[in-house]
Amino acid sequence: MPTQTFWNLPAPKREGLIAIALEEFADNEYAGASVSRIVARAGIAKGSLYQYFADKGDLFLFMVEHVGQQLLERLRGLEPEATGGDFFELLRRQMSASTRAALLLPLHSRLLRRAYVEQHPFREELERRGQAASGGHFRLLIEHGIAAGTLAPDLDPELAGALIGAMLNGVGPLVTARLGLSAEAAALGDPASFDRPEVEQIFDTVIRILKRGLLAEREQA
Amino acid sequence: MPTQTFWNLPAPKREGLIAIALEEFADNEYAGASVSRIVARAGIAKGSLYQYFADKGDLFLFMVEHVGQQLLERLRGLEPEATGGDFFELLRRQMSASTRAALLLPLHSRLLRRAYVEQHPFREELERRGQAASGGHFRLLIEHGIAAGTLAPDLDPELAGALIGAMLNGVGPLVTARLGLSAEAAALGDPASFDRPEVEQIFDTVIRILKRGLLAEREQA
Amino acid sequence: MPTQTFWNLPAPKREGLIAIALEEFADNEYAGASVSRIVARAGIAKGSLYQYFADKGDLFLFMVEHVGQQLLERLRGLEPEATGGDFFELLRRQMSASTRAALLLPLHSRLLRRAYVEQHPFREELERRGQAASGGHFRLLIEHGIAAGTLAPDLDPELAGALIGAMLNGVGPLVTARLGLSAEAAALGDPASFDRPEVEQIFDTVIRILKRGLLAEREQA
Amino acid sequence: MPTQTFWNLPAPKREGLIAIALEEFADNEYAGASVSRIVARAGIAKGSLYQYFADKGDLFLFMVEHVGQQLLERLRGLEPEATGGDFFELLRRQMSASTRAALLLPLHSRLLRRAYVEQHPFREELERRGQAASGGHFRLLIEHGIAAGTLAPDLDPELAGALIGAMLNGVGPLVTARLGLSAEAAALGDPASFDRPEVEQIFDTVIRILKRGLLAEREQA
DNA sequence: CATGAATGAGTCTTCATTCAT
DNA sequence: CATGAATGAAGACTCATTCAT
Repeated sequence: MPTQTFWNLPAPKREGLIAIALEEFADNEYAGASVSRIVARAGIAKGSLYQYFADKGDLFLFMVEHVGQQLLERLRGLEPEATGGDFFELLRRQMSASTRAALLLPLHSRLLRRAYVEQHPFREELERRGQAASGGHFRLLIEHGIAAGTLAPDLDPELAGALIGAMLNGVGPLVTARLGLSAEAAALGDPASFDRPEVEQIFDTVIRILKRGLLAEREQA
Repeated sequence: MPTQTFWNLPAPKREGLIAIALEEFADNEYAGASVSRIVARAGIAKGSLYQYFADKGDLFLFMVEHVGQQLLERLRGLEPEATGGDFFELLRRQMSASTRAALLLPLHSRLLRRAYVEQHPFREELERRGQAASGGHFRLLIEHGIAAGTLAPDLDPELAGALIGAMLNGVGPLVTARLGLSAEAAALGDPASFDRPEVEQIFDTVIRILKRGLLAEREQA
Repeated sequence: MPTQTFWNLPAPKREGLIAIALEEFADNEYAGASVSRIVARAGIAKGSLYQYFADKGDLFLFMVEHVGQQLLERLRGLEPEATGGDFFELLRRQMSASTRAALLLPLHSRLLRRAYVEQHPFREELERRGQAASGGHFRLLIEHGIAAGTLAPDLDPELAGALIGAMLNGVGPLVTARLGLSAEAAALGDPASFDRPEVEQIFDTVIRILKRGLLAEREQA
Repeated sequence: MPTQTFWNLPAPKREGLIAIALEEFADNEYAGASVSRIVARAGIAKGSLYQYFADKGDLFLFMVEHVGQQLLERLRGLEPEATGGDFFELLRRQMSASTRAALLLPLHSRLLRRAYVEQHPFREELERRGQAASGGHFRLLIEHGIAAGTLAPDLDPELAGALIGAMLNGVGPLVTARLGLSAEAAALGDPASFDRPEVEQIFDTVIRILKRGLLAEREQA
């Protein structure tokens, strides 16, 4: 947790530091990320950083949470509170949103991927903080779907949730590959490149597979 | 590539070193893994390691390939050349095998996961070496299935392959979680713990979902 | 270039470090000089040195320039702005000065010799910095002498300048040898030992040779 | 001194090793030269080198002497025993020969320069071995010249010898610079490039200066 | 509260040399 | 006598962290 001192910082300074740290932790493994490089690039004193954060790990954990929230906000901004629609429409929106995020905010995505799907010294700490892996989120949706009779009653909600989560995680790289995006282009984050038929087709396919796989018999028609 | 010197080493010494390095690279990110720690634990001189491998990266890349092969061999040993069966039976066997491997050879699995699904300084190098990501493997199977009329003709093979790969990757953690395996217990790798009904149910569920999702209409019955 | 941090150091500490580094680089080739030895002798942390200088090469280049300036200042102090006199008187003063310097500041001389007349990894870098080899200096003097009709008109100024430079470089060792100075005695730098008739004779001889060799016909008388 | 074992080596192997070592010691300071690199490039076992030479220093000292002799032989081959001529003609031949050597055998020249005019850990050892600095050689010639009444009687033979030696050392670089030789071209050692009028002019100038400077009065005409 | 100098253990890597085979 | 593996001290350099100012 950052100290109060950190929050008292003038916004530009604070945000500058955050931006630099984001880049460092997105580009490097935790062990490979360098506090020295961060302060050097951010143009702040090394001692200052240690007045904002207890240590490197504290900074990392803050960055993960902060960047997670920032990305969620950005997503909400993009797809304004689209309510309604059935389970699969919701899923499709989420898939679209997270994929879009990977293009718009590549650094955020990389850092979050590092934090929540890869192995690092703070894995357990993060899980303890309950930042439920995405699987947990889908489980709830699935339980509702089953109760409503929409989804197959023999589904294992936790398992199905995890699988959906894994699939969604897998879609991102494929989309960028299909769009022929180089790492650099993606880093620039040209959102326009996103609205292409290929991308829609990918989403359609994924949804179709999931629909067939998860829908209750009587809904298949 | 290790030097000839390395291969000339007496097997126990060589394998000891490999075991130590495996542990180091499985437990730590590439940047966090320490050559000094490896040689200290292996009880060899630091200079010796550098007569076996050009540098830390060389050692890492060797470990990835070596451990990958070792795991494949071990899998083949477990499930001796089970031929026959349709696409989904094959899938189920693979799922079973890789999940079993994650329990039997947890260090191997962790290292391979780091190498092939996580981000690290040698990602590109590894991909260049063509160690086709699992997605490529499944794509071929799917193309065959479509040609045979078994799988839905509107499937996008590459995409579906990637999704299956992602799902299989996601199953492992869930199984270990379900079995209530602590990291330590898993490390001990008690294979007996594996043959339990819960595990079968997990595989059944995954297969059922995929079957529904991928099968051609006329085969659904 | 040293960092500001270095210049902010309390003078005694800074100068102590410089003295130690001077000794190291005067006594050892560049490759043989040891950063570890320097910090150990200077009693500072290794990390500190790297807050003053970017790397070993940076330290070396700084030392060369610093020591060069220091030596020039010292020479000016010794022979206060002796103006007037013809070309050969000037030459004699320079010869006297540089020879004296080799006795008074033997470490400086050794380091500068290493830097500017010997081969080492930074030779080109130093030349690029334009620290004109002594030859260039003499060339100007010679051109003036020819224009004034004092020196032989058929002289090749660049060549003659280089030769004079080479000669002057060669005189130093001879003087110390003649004075029977051991390396240790020279290191102690007893200036008194310098004012002896032998030394004057050496200078006289060199000047006589050069005079005959370079003077225009009509001036020979 | 190399061991007998070394001399028993088949000539090609021995000479190959010598050529590699020459390159290493010509290109690097003594401390910077690497035994490992030498044996690697020469394709011999590390232990073998230590059966030929006691240690790195022994190898270096042998190389210096060997390369010195080789160069002398090569020079004699080039300018076959030109006898006769006065002091200055002899001087001119030597200047021509050593300059030519610097072009024909640049590695030899660089190594010898390192050994005999630069500072390194074996300076004293080399001098003790009496490899008379070139100055000593010229001193004898000068003494003869004075006795014969050709050279000025007030010359200090040792000093004048040293000065001539220094001058000759200084000419080499100037010639290569004048010929516009890049390091690479010089390394290739195109001897043809040597026979150009510019080079002759340089030698003429040097000799003229020395003649004027050293000749006895009555010989000046 | 910002600063940034100081720290020394740590990093990876190369060194010259020895010695058992 | 050739070999080349073993050695561990030493190389240059970076690290995260502390603390006096």
